[in-house]
Amino acid sequence: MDFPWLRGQQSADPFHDEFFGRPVASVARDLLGARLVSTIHGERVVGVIVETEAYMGAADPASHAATRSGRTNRNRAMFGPPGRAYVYRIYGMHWCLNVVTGEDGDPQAVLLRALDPLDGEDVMSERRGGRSPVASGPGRLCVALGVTDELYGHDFALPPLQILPGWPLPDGLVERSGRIGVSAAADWPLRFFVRNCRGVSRPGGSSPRTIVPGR
DNA sequence: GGTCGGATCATCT
DNA sequence: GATGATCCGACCG
Repeated sequence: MDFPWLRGQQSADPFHDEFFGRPVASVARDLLGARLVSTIHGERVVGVIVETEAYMGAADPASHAATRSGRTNRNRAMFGPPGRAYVYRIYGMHWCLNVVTGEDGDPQAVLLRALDPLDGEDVMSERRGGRSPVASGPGRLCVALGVTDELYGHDFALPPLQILPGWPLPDGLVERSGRIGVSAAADWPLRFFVRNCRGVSRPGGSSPRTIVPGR
């Protein structure tokens, strides 16, 4: 098997190299409000990214690429060029989708945690067993989009899974907090989410109501 | 509405 | 052999 994205090639879209080649926290923040378009298995599904987490690379103890473990077969995509997918399985049953960022070789990635559905709600709902199409949580997001490890290393500039960054949301709509579910570096404020928005995880909070502003 | 425990396995030590 | 960037259904109030 050949992995051209491991050889430091440019992505199909130079803008993506520029956008995703930036430091991970900036990318995680600016991905809020961006559209994620999946045409996996011929079903078109679109959502607005409303929650992300940044994982900072070797110096981040919560990262899969922390110095302690370094480069492994699982995390090899993180060490490749930016704008590619890092997909992994967690708890033996859920897929999680990340976008690699930063310079080629620097293992940074943004975990995509939640989407507010924009199109294809019927498909998303069906894939989730008739439940709400709202993709709140990284595992649900992958189910709703049809993402599995088939997409490992995929270039987000290309179908069947594309990220269409827009103008960054105004600061007033963006909140930060510690990352969810991590034990190491739990207080690092690297989770970014849209204020008061449907789909966003609320540890200890009330149920979500509003939809994402500023579409 | 909120909390709790079980499911389930690739990956790394 | 232990661990985990989670989800869901059951149960409680």
